[in-house]
Amino acid sequence: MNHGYYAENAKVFKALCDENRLMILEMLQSGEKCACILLEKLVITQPTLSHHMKVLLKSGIVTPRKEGKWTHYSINESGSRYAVELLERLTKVTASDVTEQEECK
Amino acid sequence: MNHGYYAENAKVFKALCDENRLMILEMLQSGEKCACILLEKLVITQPTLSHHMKVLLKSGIVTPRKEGKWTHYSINESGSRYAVELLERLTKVTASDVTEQEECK
DNA sequence: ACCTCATATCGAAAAACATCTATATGATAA
DNA sequence: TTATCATATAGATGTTTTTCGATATGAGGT
Repeated sequence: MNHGYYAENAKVFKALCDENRLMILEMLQSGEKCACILLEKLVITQPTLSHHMKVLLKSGIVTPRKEGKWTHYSINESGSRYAVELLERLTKVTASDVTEQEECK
Repeated sequence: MNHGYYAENAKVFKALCDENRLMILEMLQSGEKCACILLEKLVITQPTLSHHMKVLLKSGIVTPRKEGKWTHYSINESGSRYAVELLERLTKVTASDVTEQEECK
């Protein structure tokens, strides 16, 4: 539970807190998409898309597939399962310390 | 699916992409905590904690309970269920458009 | 009424992030 | 091997976020 632990977890959610990245994710739900397709549906430049894809890849939620000049992106099922399970774990209430509650007064 | 839709969803995840807020969430897992308890375990000032709690409250993941001078915070089960379901929804692959795939060449 | 303590708000500074233009890389096609 | 196209990287800029110190608010206690 060192510094890196929280930073690693935060990275997964950081990938999800930009509107354009949420739109990208939505487009990938219906299947793998080429960067060029994503680009023409979003109102951002190519370098900005490249930046967003890098963030999504690093979070583990999306995987790339190179094919010649093109890069195709798709939702990584194990990565997104990890994210869902992480969120479930983080918000699960154990409420085990009713007795060990510290006082404020 | 207007602008606000993505911004609203992003807000939920924005609450989760700060290391201090993840630590706060972890502390709340074992039950309701007073702000003063959270403050003494984190290396941030009181106004900064106040800011983080506001972000968590607005996301719906945490609820407050006022008791005299103190404010006690706890994980909101319906709010966090919403967040988990949102993430599941966003990463669910339907892969329905194998035929409607657009060409790149 | 006054003092004290817990929390919230304000305003400023610093850090992180999204975005752009320009350019580099790396692959295919001529 | 040169030109072209898709994507990546570099560097600059504006915006958003985190953080702080100072101060306001609001609830008890004296």
